[in-house]
Amino acid sequence: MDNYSQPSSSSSLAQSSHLSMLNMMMNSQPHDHQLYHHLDQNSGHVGFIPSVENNDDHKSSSAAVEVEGGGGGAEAENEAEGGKRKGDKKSKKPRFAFQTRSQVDILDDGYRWRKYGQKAVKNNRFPRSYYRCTHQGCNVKKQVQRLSKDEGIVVTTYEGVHSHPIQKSTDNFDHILSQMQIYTAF
DNA sequence: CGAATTTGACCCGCGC
DNA sequence: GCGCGGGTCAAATTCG
Repeated sequence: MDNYSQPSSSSSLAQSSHLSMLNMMMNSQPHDHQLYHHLDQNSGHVGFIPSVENNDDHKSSSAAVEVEGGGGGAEAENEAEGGKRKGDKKSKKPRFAFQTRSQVDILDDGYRWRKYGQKAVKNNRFPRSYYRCTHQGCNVKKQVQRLSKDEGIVVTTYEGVHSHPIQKSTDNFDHILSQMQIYTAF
């Protein structure tokens, strides 16, 4: 049981969480039109400007798309307990899908996630993992899925918005991020 | 010991 | 009305 039974962990390259994040951003070289805003401290809002990938050569592996779901057992945060909301939904959950080229499923963005489910997806040989932010009051969800065609492609879908700062040691990571912004800026 | 992870079962919405 | 699919919760287990 405690064995390393990860079916697709073919490569144990990027084990470092920060490295994974860096890898994700690194994939999108600045020479492209892709512009990334980093987390806003005020609201923790993730502002991403997905530019239509030009499909240059081989580097365009990171893509961000805003997907708006609808129906299909969509559950939302509700302050009312024991009561179902009746067609009155005011809080809209932003959904962001990230396509990242990585060998590992665990793409750490600096937040703490707790896995709460895993389901196999039809048409896909790889299961989908469901994560949730462990922060109290932060109902941000995240799901990770791998493409059956390309096991090297990981699709991470973020649902909701964080309302708290990162608890991870962003000592130099923040620094790197700042520098990276400069690079990305131009 | 506490927290995170795992796995199975249950639930909900939609399609037929 | 029943079946399928996807999503979530909950209990048990393991790791740190």
